[in-house]
Amino acid sequence: MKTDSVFKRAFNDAVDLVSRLEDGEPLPSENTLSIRLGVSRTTVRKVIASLRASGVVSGSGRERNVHPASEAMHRFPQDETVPMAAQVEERFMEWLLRDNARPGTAINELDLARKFGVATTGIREFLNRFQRFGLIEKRPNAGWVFKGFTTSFALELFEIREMFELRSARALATLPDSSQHWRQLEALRQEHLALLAEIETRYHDFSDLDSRFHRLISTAAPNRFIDSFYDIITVIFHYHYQWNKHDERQRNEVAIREHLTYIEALFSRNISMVELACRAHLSSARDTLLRSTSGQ
Amino acid sequence: MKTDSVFKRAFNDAVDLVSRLEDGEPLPSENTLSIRLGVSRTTVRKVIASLRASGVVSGSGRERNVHPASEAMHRFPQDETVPMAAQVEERFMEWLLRDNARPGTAINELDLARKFGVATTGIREFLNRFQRFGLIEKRPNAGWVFKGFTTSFALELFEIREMFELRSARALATLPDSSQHWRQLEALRQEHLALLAEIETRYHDFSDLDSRFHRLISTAAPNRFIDSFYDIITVIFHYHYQWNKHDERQRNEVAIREHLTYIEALFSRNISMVELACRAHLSSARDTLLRSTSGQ
DNA sequence: GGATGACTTTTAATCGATAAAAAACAATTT
DNA sequence: AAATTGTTTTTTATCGATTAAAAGTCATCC
Repeated sequence: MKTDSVFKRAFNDAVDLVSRLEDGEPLPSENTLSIRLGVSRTTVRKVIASLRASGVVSGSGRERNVHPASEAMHRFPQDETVPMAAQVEERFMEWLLRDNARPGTAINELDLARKFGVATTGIREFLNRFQRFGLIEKRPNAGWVFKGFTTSFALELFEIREMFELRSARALATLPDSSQHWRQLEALRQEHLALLAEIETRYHDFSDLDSRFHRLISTAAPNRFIDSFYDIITVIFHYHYQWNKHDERQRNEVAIREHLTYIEALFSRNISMVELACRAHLSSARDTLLRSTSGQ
Repeated sequence: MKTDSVFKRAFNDAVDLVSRLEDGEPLPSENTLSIRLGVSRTTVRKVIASLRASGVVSGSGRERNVHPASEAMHRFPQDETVPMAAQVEERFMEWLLRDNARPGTAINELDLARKFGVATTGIREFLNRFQRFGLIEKRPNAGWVFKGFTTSFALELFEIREMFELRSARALATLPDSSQHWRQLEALRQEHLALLAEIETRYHDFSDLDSRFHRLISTAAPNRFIDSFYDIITVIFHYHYQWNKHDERQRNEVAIREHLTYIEALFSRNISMVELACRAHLSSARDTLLRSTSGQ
């Protein structure tokens, strides 16, 4: 059966929301909550019912009030709020990167299902979606093979990445001054400077900034296939960062400086400078990734 | 339960194979058949058992003989030899392109399952795989939306296609004379010429030749992400050809001539000529596709 | 006339079961 | 001993059922 992770996440969000209100304030309407929590009214009503059962909300119908001080404001544990499919991804990446990284390893649906405590259909669905990342391959009627987080994987990934990014960066550089992008880019530059100033303590925050920066560039000329490729990059980097902590602070500092040069180049509207800065940054990012790949 | 389409296809192939043998000849070994039919020995044994039940094979163990003349050499109907997953793709594309092409149309798993006579899991699996084609989008907990076979879809597709193809064509043009590719390219040129000579009657054969030609170019510098993008192109074109028969003969003739120019350019090793010919061909292919898209 | 309550209907996420196909193992035969 | 056949075990493809969530209906209330 379906898990109730949607309800639990909505419940936790509702608790957060209520705790920002004063005791006795009226509860927002069901429709309002539905929009704010991003779930249907059906689920909102379930949340309200639970909230009332634990005393956080009193009254009923049009007369509902909030009591945030209540000690009963428990939350559901984090991992009950994430749907099975998302958990599978996490566990699979962990399994792939930590335990079992050999290229050629057979991936067994039944085995994974048992390991992760889910039905085989959940695993199949995940593998089918994950296929596009280029790390696994299907043999009809005979399971999946892990192709390995190899050097050639990283090289192929970065060849495409460079093509796409150069094309987007050029498009950005030719955008009119009136475009919103310039303001957003300036804001990102400030974030980079702020992060650089506190690099010693905040260096983990770079991963997110990095992703937002490159995604901004790609929005200069939207293309669904490029966006979808960025999903791959994002996921690969996300897990790569989690996995390879070596030299993290220093690597990130270097990357921030490269980004700043890249941003300067974009503001200059000088295409060859943009290309230079873009290539320089990507090739250093590639080298970082290459250092943690295995053979071939 | 699993359908036995693998068995049925293998059986039909085995019948074909046997019919090329003389009456009384020994049946090839199980291992040989397993390789030739592309299935496991388990399935081969099942095929042999069936063949024997209908009198096409006599004897047992190491003493098995073949009787191709037998009238009992019936075959399973074509559509029982294709696995459910493949049938779903076919039916879905037909549904998409013929009946129901409006952008924004909601795609309903249950509804499709009923329409196609399969379980919902089969539909889900297909939609998850099909997602990467950029024609549908998932709304978590609320089904899928068809984004439409729109002008912007075709433009975005061709933007990527041009990037990839130019890059591969350049790589091909700089391959050493000793490379196998030149021989394969020459063979393809001959096929083009042969097809052109009989264009009036054989124009449908172009689709396959087209696909093989572009795939050959992409093998000049293999990259899994590009290969995977070619799968998208191939499928889109496959169904587009089936759907839009307008002017087919003439369109294909034009395309063949463009290919021939493109091949000349490649043999000349002159990069700017290659780029010119490549761009010209792709832009004419794009225009063809654009003519059958809907708004936006 | 939008918000609510109390339902009902429809749809998606997830599970577990079953038959087909593959793979592994064992017993022959040449 | 290598190739071939016979037998058993494991794994994939597919189904149908169940619950959560979304969507819809409609009467009622302020």
